[in-house]
Amino acid sequence: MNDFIKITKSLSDETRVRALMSLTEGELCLCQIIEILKLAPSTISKHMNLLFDAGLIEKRKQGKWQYYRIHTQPQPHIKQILDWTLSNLQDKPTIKSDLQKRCCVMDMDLEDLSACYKKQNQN
Amino acid sequence: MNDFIKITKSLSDETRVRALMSLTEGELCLCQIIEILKLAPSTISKHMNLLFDAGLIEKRKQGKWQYYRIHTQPQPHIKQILDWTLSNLQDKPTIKSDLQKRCCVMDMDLEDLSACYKKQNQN
DNA sequence: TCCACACTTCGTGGATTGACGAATTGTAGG
DNA sequence: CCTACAATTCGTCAATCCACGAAGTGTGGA
Repeated sequence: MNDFIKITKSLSDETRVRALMSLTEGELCLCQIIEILKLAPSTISKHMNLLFDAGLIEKRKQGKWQYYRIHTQPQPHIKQILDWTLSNLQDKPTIKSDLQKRCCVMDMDLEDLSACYKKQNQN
Repeated sequence: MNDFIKITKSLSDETRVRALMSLTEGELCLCQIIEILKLAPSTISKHMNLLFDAGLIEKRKQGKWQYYRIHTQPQPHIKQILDWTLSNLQDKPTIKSDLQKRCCVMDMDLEDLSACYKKQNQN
């Protein structure tokens, strides 16, 4: 029951759903998701961990970067809800616009993405 | 997008999910659900309306009684999430116990169920 | 052994949520 | 009409949630 609520709750916030959907075309590291959604690093980090705890996404640490992707071998009930989510949302304007943004972000240097951390490191 | 969030949010509260699952074996009126879940009438009423707004359940007014049932001809994406929810939860202890309670409640007179309104009507 | 930096954790503040009871609505029966 | 009563709406309170920035963690390079 608790697992079920974890899943539905993780999908009941627009920001979290947008973050999840931004992974549909392949993995992204945290700073890339930050750049797409334009929210504070701590905020995105928290959202990603909720999606992870619900079993919807995987993490992979590479050097200083934390990469996220949609779960590649999800349990059957997770696969079902992922499929349902994707088919429901892939045509929504917000999601399409995020995926366009994603393309730009993929072309950017990881260097440039670090701008989102500037404020917190500048003292 | 908003419709999607309405659905996931309506499924992200345990009380609401229990109310929904209590309908899996047929329609119930509000006071019967109140008796199963043991919460205040206003609380249950609010939950049922959220499930209704999300498109998961139907209402039917008969005399003074408001009956609820799982949507009989749901849109495809609603049917999918209903099936997913049911298959995920039907074996959970809380749900099974609620359904047992449901049997008792079905045997009760609607008269006796009005007990839940006593407190609010006794002055 | 520093430092820079990508990320996480923690504490806070404002908004939302879920519970309740009181008051209100609407229907059935006298 | 008036009353009884099933259900809803409203106001309130405590708990939870989402955003943020500040401080802390851990990794890689100088």
